[in-house]
Amino acid sequence: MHSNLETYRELREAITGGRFQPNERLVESDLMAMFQAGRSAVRAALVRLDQEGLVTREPNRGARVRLISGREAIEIEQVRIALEKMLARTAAERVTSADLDELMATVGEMRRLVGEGDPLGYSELNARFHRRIWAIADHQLAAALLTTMKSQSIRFQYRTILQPGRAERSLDEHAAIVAALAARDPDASEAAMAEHLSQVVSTLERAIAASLAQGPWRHPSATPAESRAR
Amino acid sequence: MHSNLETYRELREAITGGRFQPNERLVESDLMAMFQAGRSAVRAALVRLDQEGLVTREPNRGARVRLISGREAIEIEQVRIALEKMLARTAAERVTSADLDELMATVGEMRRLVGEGDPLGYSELNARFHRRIWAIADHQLAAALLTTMKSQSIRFQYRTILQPGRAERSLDEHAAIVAALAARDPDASEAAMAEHLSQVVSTLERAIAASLAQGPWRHPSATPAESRAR
DNA sequence: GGCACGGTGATTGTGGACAATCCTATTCAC
DNA sequence: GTGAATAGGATTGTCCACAATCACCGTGCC
Repeated sequence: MHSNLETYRELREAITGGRFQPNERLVESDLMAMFQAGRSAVRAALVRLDQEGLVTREPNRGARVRLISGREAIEIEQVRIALEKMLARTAAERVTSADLDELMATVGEMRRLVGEGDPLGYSELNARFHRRIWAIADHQLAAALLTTMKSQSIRFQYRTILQPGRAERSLDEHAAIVAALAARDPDASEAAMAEHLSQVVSTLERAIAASLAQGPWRHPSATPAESRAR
Repeated sequence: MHSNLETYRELREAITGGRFQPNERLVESDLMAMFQAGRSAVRAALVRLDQEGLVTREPNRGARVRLISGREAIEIEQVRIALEKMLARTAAERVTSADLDELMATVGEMRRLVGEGDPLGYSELNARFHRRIWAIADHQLAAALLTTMKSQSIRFQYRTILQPGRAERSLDEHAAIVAALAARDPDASEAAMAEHLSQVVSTLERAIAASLAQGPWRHPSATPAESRAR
């Protein structure tokens, strides 16, 4: 039998990992069986995830995996940019030479993966690069906010796919960030980070506009046809 | 008998309103009596407030009003600045003349209250001024984050008290923000907001340093001497 | 055929009882 | 007198049963 915290973690992992469809119903009894947990634990986990924004709960109508709208996705990205700019500035004041070595090594590895054409590995290294900067800035609140926001947008349809030719520019931008950090220049670091992230939101906006143009959102297993799913 | 959501709201209001001391224990049975609610409702409210950061819950040891450390207070203020800069930028692109009229009216009223020496009313108008800018930027996520962060820091000892002579400068800074918005200049608006908020964090840092210098934190009704408090 | 109405099953909300855990204070040995 | 071991009380964690609510579906009326 799993305990309270474990149930929360596992359910959260299941949602962020894509094991539930967006908007899918989360019936308490099903979750009890799925995670070998009591109803108290399941309910507590749902309440927490509701507050966290990963599920929505309507009174007497149960919980669903939260569906993120295009607008919300953009807002998340904008907040992310604001926080990462701040962290880049702070990191410039605190970065050590060991940090710089590690960042440069990561960028080098990214360059290698681009050459091999490994978009998945590149995405992972990109995440590691940014997390490293969070760690340098040593800002618990911002790191927590960024983590929860990332977990919200990760199961968003619009994955930031690298456009053809973007990989090289992305590499240069990362290198520019490292250079600004190496110079211990807060303004330059913030600017380099802003420059790097600005295009992310623009491609996101394009993707959303394109997707909205071809009709409202349809998710694979959305509201209808879920009574037979049981 | 109160329902689930009401209990959450009332408990939240009680905490942010200062009806509990920081670090005070929140015993479920007491809360049941206090809010005329069932244990389920109380527990759900505590879980939500835990996730929200207003209370801490240790397994088998119950919940307490969360005590915010000096570091956390500074981090909250830094994130607030990052978000408000972003919102000022966005607001500059969307502000209407009606918005500008209202902002100028608010600043005028602030000027009047400064003349009368009404720090409480000034603080309220200051909050209204910033909330108005949030509304202009129309950014739901940032507004939600700022609201929860404000509710955390509002019950913080270090209230940002206006130093003698600060009031006039603060007024000028508000006026500068309005002017930048009126010019529809995103860069100037963000800079004016940053200038306005930068001194808040510096006074906060001074207050924390001074308070840390005279020994570790003592709160009126902290950990000891609470068994007799029942 | 369409719409209002009521029954039925599924699911959530709530309260109570019991088990598990922790803190406190007393007791006992040294 | 000091320390450890222990018993007691208080509080939280969990399970279970029942009430409340809602969605679905069939029926009957127009």
